[in-house]
Formats: sequence, C-alpha cells, structure tokens
Amino acid sequence: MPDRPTQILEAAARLIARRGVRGLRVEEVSAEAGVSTALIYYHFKDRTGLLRRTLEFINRRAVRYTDAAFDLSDDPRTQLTEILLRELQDAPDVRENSAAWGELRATAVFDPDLRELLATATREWNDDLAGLIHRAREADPALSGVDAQAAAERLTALVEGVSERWLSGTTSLQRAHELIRGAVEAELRPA
Amino acid sequence: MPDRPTQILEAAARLIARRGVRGLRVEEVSAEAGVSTALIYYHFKDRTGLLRRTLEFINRRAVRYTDAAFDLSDDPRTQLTEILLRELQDAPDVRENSAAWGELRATAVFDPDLRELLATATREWNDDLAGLIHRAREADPALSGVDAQAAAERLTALVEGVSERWLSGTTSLQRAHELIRGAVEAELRPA
DNA sequence: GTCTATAGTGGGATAGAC
DNA sequence: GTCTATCCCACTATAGAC
Repeated sequence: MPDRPTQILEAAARLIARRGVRGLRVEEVSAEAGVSTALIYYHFKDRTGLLRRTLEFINRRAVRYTDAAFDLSDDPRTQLTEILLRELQDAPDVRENSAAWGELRATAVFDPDLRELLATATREWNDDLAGLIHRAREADPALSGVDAQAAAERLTALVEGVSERWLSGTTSLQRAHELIRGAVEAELRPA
Repeated sequence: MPDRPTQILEAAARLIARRGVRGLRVEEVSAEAGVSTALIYYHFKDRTGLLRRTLEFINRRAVRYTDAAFDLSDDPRTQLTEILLRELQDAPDVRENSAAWGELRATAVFDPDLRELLATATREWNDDLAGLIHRAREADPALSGVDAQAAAERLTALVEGVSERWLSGTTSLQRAHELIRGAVEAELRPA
C-alpha cells in the first residue's frame, strides 16, 4: 500500500486523464482518493502545488514503460519505432499519461509557470530520440544524409499531434500507429 | 462597423488567444467588446454557446489567409508548403487562430460536444492537403510511391504538434518553419 | 496526519427597466 | 437590443478539534 501522498497523486493522475488539468477539482481528487480536501492542502499546500507534483509524478512514471522498448531489440531503428508507438496505447496508465502530457502542453501556452517543466521534458525526449537516430545512421551508411536532431524533433512533434487526435477521437489508435510507422520510414530513408 | 454579435465574437477570439478556452470569462469578453454581460447571454444563450460560435467564427476566418497561398504559385508543392507555413506566423490574428485551434483540440479531449466540429475541420484540412499532394504526384512521376492521404495526415498532425511548441515557447518560430519545410521534403521524396 | 465544518469569492446567469 | 443590479453556486482554502 502506497503512502497517503502517493495515493492522492495516483487519484489526481486518474482524474487529469478524465477531466483534464483545467477540469481538475480538488474535491473530486479527495473523493477519488478517499480522503478529505483538507488533507490535500496539508500535503500539497494548494491546488497549484498538487498539480505540479502530479505532473512530475506522471512524468517519472512515463519513463518506465517507454524504457522497456530497449529490451525488445538491439536494433536502434526498431527501438526508435517502439518508443514512439508506446506513447499511444489503450492501457489506462498510458492513456492517463498522454492525456496529462497533452494538458500540460496546452496549459503551458497560457501559464508560463509550467513552461520550464515542459521544455525540459521535451528536450530530454528529443535528445534521446536523436541519439537513437544517430546510432541508426551509423549502422546504415545510406542514411548519412539524415539530420538526427531535426528528424527527432519532427517525430516527437508528430507523435504529440497524433496523440491529441487519438485522445480526442479524431483518429483511431490503429490509424495513429500507422501514421507513426509511416513517419519513421519517411524520415529514415536514403536521400 | 460589424454588428454587435460579430464584435463580441472578435473580442472573444482575442481573449481565447490570451487566456485559453478554459480561461475565458464572460465578463472579460463583455469588457473587451464594450458591452454588458447580459447582452452576451441575450445573443449567445450561455457561455457554451458563445464558445461554440467563437470557434466556428475563428475557423471561417482561418480559411481566408490560408487560401491566399494559392495565388502565390501554380506549383502544388510550393502551395502545399506555403499553406502549412502560414499556420504559424507572428501576426496577431494568425496567432489567435493557432491558439484557439490548439485550445479546441485540447478541450475536445474532455468535451465530446466539441468533437464533431474538430473532426469535420480536421478532415477538410487533410483532404485539401491530400489533393495538393495528389497533384504534386501527377506533376512528378518519381513521387508515385507516396500515399497522399497518409502523408497529408502526418503533415497536418506535425504542424499541430509544432504549433503547440511554438505557442508554448518551446520552439522558436524560425525553427518551427524549418521543421515544417523539412517534413515536406521527407514526405515528398522519391521512394 | 487526518477529519468536520465553514468561510470566502470568482464568475455564470437572470430579472426587470428602458 | 441593451443596460444595471443582483443572485447564487461551485470551488478553493482555512480554522480548529481529535
């Protein structure tokens, strides 16, 4: 059994996925976690504090299921594709994560406080991916014309765009995966 | 001088770009438009009604500046690139549009009422782009391997992702344009 | 650390005059 | 069609007991 603060964070993460960052009500979190609202204020100071900690919590959790892609294969191209595909899955915690991430991005447009958290996480993601593309390029000389950094930025941006369409019901999960695979092929193609 | 409802919609569009859909206060809109809050309820029934009409208003307006890309050149590839680049500009009304569009997408994840509006507009955008890619393919036989529909969906999704990064200050406007140009090249490349 | 009870308030919505 | 005035509720946040 996790400790109280963690239980509250888990409840908050679930609710962000259902209602969004902006729709998150402290009272709802307390009900979902089975505690009083006062306890939330005791542990997290105010709504903003709860929000920040929840976003960090979700971010830490995301790394876990993405990293599993590395055990799947030694081929950097396969790893790359898997990492991107794993951002969109029908599992509850992955959906939670994508939804929260989308909310963070959307909220950061109007809330400068969140921008640093967003920028840092985005940079790490881009750099990780650029590293994999770099390795894929070394393994296959035909790819020498690929700009690893730019390709990485385009792929992550595309995944974010596709993710939002998936979450909003505009695009099916299957189609989303096809689009991502197609994008990897288009980017990692001899010039 | 536009009529009152239009003035209100213009004010609401400006405010959505500044505060977001969720941050939109009816009272603020009334102040910005120089009318009473009661008048807004008279014309739009409630806050949701105002929101819907504003989103539609913004959508109609967006078509105008994008369509100007067709006068620029007869080359479908140039038109295609221009259409995408024009989604991200430093002009106030374009920024307003991108911000509102981003908010619509993000909000639709949690608000089924907005999904239809979003899905229709997205489909039209994709189809327009797919048409251009189709024409580019006919003009250049080397592109015969390109799946116009899929490429269009990937490009629009990428533009949405890049747009969000631009608006949230994660990526500069210049870099955003580079990424879009690069994506067009990656997609419209002989197989 | 955790609760119950309640204060405070921002902002959506309406009544009624003109 | 448009305004002034006001109601009222949903939410955040705190006080104080245990």
